[in-house]
Amino acid sequence: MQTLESLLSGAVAQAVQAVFNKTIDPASVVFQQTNPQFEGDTTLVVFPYAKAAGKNPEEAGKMLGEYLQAHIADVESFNVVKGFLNLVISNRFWMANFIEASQNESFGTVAPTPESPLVVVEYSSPNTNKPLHLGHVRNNLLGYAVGALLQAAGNHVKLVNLVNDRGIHICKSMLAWQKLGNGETPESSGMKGDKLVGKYYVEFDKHYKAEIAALLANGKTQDEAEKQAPMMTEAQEMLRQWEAGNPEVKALWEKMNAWVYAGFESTYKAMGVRFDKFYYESQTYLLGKSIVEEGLQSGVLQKRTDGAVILNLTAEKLDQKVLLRSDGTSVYMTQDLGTAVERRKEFPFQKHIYVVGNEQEHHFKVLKIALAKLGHAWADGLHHLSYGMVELPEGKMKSREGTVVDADDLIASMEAEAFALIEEKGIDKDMATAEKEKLAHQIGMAALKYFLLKVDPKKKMMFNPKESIDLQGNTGPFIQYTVVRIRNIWRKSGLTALPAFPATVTVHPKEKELLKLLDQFPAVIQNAAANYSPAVMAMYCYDLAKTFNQFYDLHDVLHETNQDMQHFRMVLIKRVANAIEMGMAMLGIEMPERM
RNA sequence: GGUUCCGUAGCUCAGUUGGAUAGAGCAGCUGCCUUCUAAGCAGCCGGUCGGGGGUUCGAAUCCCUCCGGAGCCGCCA
Repeated sequence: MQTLESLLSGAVAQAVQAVFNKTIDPASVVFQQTNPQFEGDTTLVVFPYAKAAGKNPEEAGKMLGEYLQAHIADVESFNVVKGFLNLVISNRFWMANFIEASQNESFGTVAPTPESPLVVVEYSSPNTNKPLHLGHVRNNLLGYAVGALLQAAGNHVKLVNLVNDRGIHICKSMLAWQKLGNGETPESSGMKGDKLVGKYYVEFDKHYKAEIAALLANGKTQDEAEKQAPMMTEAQEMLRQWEAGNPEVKALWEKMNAWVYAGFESTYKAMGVRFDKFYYESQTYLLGKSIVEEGLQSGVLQKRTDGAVILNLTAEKLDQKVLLRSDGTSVYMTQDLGTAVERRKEFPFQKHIYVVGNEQEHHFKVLKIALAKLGHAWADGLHHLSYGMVELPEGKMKSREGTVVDADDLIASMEAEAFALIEEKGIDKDMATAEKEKLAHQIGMAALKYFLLKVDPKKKMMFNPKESIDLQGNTGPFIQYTVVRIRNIWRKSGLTALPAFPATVTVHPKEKELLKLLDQFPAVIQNAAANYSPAVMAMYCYDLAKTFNQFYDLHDVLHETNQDMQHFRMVLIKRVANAIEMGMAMLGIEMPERM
């Protein structure tokens, strides 16, 4: 299979040499999409070459076009508009690629070999003191999709989750439950475990605030009140007890964490994400100290006069970073250093992706530099996939103000909306309720996932809870609908295998558009993976679906009387469905049989 | 104070390393179901690409500056 670029870039370099007597690097030759209002399949911008040759662009374009047409059989014709050389590529070229691709069920993906790089993707990484919300949903969907894209692009991928199961925040929930819970359990309350624990986290905050108010009324300063409030001092004491291994505290911690995990598991299942391995901070938070000690020995790190161990990053314009407190205890960074080193021993990765919000950009920048300075060359392969926050019309989600969009609620509302639409469309006549619910889940999740993944991960995005997510237009369900249309045609055709057709079959313009789009699929996978951007794949699938629907409106498949043409179309639409299915699967989105 | 990112149609977003008359969806208005599922297709409406300079044959894209918004710079996580 030959790509358009490989066909042309060398030839352009030759043409420039032959026509203008200038030497250029074939790799520097770039093509762009031809403006739809002109004829052509690809376009060369000739300004740079015209300038070098001292010709006017129009004339230079004509000379290059003539050379290419004479020397490359698949360059059928050309036209020059201003400085743009539009090349028309023969149907033979597109058809040959198409036929080759249609033989291969997994066309576009690259199967990893034993030599392929190993990439670890760490994502989700929730705290165990409250339920998952919309921000976590974006994180989870991104992490899963990026993993799938990297895999499709030919990497070995491990998906891991580092659960933050310890610390003061968990102790807050534990303390509030102990004081106010009256032994309430998920069973007794009928609440999901993570919701129950989250409820006590809120309770803690409520009581803590009340205590602060009381202390302020007694003349304490804000700072004193916050530090002296009994809820806080008791939570801190509980954390000390936890670290000291107090059996009662540990038992409570294990009990409540187990509730949370059961809750998370059901949310993960609904989202369709998975992990190859879970890590828990309770088991990793002490890592890293020895690394800091070594760094001190080797002189990379310094001990400050107050006893704290620091990494001096003033040369990088980043200040200094404390890695061990003056009392010898570790900070978050210490733990992350240790975790990274251990992780690398366990999985000798070429790349390690951290899917974490952009508020931690500074942290990961420092982490990478610190590891490199400590002599770990592999630190170069660490990458912070820094995604933007999901914002509401009134700004950031704030748990204290009750504006947090709960993940389970959101999923349920999407399913309900899809369910209502299924009934409204009346496609549910012969469907059992369970089947309808499954379909509603598929459609609702497609809408939600596509909504969150179609936006460039790096950018912050807006979600308005008052307006439900669309099911029409540039959406997941629209793309699903496209595949369902194709499956429907195939079902009715009665065919089970790809029919044969001659490569010389007539190709209409809309069909050629589809051939060209399908030809891009492998490059889209590579592009999306290289940029860690599911949005690239989402847009491609939309383009393909949109173009198919235009084709569907223009041309009939089942009623086409010319058999060669019908067979070609059957294969064409099969390939369209196949590419969309694969691409959407990389986004974690399923395609239903009917809708 | 230092630093990073963002500002494109009423709303949500695309716009490859600078390239042709800046594109989609939603919302609004028109058409198209006796023909493979209308969650579709076609059309209309909608823009001083935050403002102003500069570089360039060419700028939404690069540089400077101003305005507006967000993040980070902790012996928190």
